Amino acid sequence: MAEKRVTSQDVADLAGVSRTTVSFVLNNDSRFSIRPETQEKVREAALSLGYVPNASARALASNQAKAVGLVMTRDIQYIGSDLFLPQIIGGLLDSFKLYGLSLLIEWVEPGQQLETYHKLTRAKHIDGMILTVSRDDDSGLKVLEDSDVPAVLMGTVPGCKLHSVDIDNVLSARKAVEHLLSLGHRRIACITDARLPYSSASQRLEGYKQALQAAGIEPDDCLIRYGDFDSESGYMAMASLLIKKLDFTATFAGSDNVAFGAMEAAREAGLSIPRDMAFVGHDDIPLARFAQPPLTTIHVPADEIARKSCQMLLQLMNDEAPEHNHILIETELVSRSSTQAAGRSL
Amino acid sequence: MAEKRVTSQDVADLAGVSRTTVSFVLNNDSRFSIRPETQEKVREAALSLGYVPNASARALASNQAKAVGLVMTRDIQYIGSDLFLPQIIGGLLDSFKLYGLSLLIEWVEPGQQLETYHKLTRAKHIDGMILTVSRDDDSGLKVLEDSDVPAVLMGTVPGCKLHSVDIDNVLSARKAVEHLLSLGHRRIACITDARLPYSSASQRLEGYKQALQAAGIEPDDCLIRYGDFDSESGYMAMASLLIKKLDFTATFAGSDNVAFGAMEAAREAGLSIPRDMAFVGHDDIPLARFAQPPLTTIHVPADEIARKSCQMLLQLMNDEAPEHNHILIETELVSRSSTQAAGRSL
DNA sequence: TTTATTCATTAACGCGCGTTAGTTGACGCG
DNA sequence: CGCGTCAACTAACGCGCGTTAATGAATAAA
Repeated sequence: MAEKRVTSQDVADLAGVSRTTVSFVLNNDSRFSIRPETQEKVREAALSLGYVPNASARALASNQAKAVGLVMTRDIQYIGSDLFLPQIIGGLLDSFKLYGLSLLIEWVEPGQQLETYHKLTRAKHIDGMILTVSRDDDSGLKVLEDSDVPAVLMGTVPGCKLHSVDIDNVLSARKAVEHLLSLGHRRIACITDARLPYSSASQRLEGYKQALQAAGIEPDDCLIRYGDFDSESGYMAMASLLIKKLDFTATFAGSDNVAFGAMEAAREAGLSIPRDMAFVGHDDIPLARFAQPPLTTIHVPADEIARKSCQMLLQLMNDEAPEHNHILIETELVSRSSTQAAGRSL
Repeated sequence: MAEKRVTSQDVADLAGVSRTTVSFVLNNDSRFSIRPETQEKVREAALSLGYVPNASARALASNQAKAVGLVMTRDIQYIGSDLFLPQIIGGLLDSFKLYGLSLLIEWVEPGQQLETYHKLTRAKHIDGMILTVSRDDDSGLKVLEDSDVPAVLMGTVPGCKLHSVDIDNVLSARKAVEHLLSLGHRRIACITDARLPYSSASQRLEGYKQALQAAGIEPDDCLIRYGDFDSESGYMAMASLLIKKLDFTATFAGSDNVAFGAMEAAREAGLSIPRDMAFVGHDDIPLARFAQPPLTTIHVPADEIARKSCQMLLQLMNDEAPEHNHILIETELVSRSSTQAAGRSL
């Protein structure tokens, strides 16, 4: 029950040395050479007392919090449907463990960007941050560019100078749509993975249009719908497409989440997938393989994104210059039955 | 670019008062009366300097970190498939915002429980913790019971005295299986949502057995498989059941995640759902409604669990005694088409 | 023997803040 | 005028640690 707090002074007393020596030993400070037997004494004392350094005191004295913030900007009601979040967190935790870093989850209230970013950079409880910012209109990124807190953007914001890791959304979407084109589809609908201020949505939409134009097809605005972060939005969008009798044979959904909803709407309308309507998603969430039919989609390696972001951030935190300012991760089409009865790869 | 750090002394100087006064004003300390015009001066100075208190210094001086840890114990490769995590995080962030609390994600390496818990309670960088511990054999919980750091267990560990919030897993599973029984199924298989050391798995399995026994059916071990946290395990388990020609007509999957995999295996075997094989899942993840056919499942209100856990933790952190030591949240069967062609509720 | 050099260790300061125990001046009361 | 009372504010300490400059002891060089 609540034993007295143990400080480094206690360890020093027990080991019969000064507090300074304790600090040098426990931090493995190689600039000072401590005799091995002294080190042993100190370590033993620390262990027997169950000494754990006070994180706040250490942060204050060393001016390093040993913590990184994962900054979320998505509206809070959509955080729950962010199927990438666990993968990102898992990847970050895995990487941080090696460096003894803690992971803070920070949430930026919409409309409070300036203030929140300012606080994050000044409160000094994080040494660096990974941003899942994704809105083109995020007004606060400038604050971060001007601050000296290392930051890596997990995504893309046009004109933003921060270091970043992302996939090439335009290219990914093109791949998805080109797959449909290669199967002979000409009238292809698109449901975005979010509303437009979110850059992934506008970029994937752009890729969709580029693929069509490259095939000599003029994009038809009637075949475009704007989804959101959840499956419901995909369901609604598909329903609204179907009711118009637009005579299309395939749909590109900007996210698997949206695709799940859209496919359900199609099935309820009595359509057979992929015979009457082919579907391509995006992201390759773990459940995509278990959709009915299994969903053709673009594989996004979330773990790699997390790892690279982390690596980049660590470099910045060590004042090393990363090789590249912006890293693009390769994505890959995974062909399953939602586009062709036989689920073989291209 | 990296303006000089602003401290409360700077604010004091600009406002022409002492640092103490600044502290009183900015912390709204009502024990001391500061003249309104002085308060105004201080606030103005703080604002114009963009002053943000240093979190570490504040934590050190006040002995409060203003942070809560969400402690994960799941193997790291399964964190990515934890579909509840985003909902939990969203719920916590929502609650914490009001109190100015930060959220730390802590990961406990398997086999390191004692050491990690000890560190967590002693490093003082969190004032309280929410544990997603779920293994019956977690050896470190005792450390937490003996510590004076408030902790709430999100789940159930038999014999653990910590405060907790959970669903009644046994009852939930009973509800699921009783639903199948009420539809006339007698031979019902069970695939657990995890391996047995995880308490939710053993408890749901127990509920499955109880439901059968209450209906006068002796559980048949041949019809039981042990799944894991991902859909693949459900797929494998179902495949292994089907290959044995066990002559069963329904399956209770311990999680929707597992159910998705199991349903895919059934479909690949040429079975029609629900005609040849009915399925009930558990959890009601957002995608359950969009499975094919839409999945009958037990709705688990993740947001409510998060909210209640948070509320309980805040009470403990304020030295208030929560009304109950263990809270059980109600779950509810959501009847969809995977158990009956017409998806009406019972 | 004296002087430089290294090794092992420590005293003491400061990080930025919360907080306690004061100090100061104004006011009322007998 | 003397004495408390109270509002308004401040000086100074300590939280636990990292770190610099200094100290003493031991060894090598002169």
